[in-house]
Amino acid sequence: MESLTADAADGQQGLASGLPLGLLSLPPEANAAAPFSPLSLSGLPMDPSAALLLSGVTAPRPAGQPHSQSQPQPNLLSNPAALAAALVARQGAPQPPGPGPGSGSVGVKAEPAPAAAAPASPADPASSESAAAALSARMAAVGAAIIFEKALTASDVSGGGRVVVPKSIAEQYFPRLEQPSGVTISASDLDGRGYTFKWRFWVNNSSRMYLLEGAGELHRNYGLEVGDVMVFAQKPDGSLVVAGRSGNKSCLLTPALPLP
DNA sequence: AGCCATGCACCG
DNA sequence: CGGTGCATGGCT
Repeated sequence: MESLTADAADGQQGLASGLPLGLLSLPPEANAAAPFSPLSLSGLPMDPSAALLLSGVTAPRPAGQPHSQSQPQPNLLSNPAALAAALVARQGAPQPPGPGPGSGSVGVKAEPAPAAAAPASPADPASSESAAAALSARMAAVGAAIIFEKALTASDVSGGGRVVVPKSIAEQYFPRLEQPSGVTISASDLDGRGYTFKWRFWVNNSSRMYLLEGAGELHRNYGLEVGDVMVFAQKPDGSLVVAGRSGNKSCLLTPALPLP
């Protein structure tokens, strides 16, 4: 099976899972009064505009978007049924559409939560794959759709929790940023731990380089090293779910092919 | 032509 | 001396 891993080597990032999952569409950036936060984050006292968006304000059509990219993105957030359908279509998860997927406790498959501190799995390709599948399934169980995954690079790990996020992914699934300073976003993992990240960007040439800061804690919790994978998902309510799983380190540490 | 990983200067 | 922001270079 092909993994959804977004890697630098990929050059052009393939969309995570082909899911038409769209984050909250951004508000019209006509006014700079309200900074941002298209991504609805649960738990953190953030910009009120987020609450507004969640209140059922239909996302206004981004008429004159400065970003030249056109984005025919269906807003699944306002279409829970579609999201559920997508999830089911993807991995046959028995996720009952229901009136409100995010209401109350979801029928989470009772499974021993993996002690975050112990990723255990050495460097077994097979176990890596099964780990990915298991994680994917658990994400689906809580109604979270995987946005994308990133194999951590050396600088991602050693950079004090600064994780570079591919531009295409950034602009499609993460909150739009007006200024380099970015915004603070919150997330949680599957064990209920909460995280706070700084979502920001650097100006690089005439483009942007997107970056998620503060992932150090997550890395520590999951024991993520270079080559391991950081997973980003989103619940129907828009909340961000993060996780980590071991990648195929053996490939990185031990060359599979003999050097010439 | 971009994009992204990383080096590095600068600032606290 | 650690962290942040920037610029460069390697690679698609």
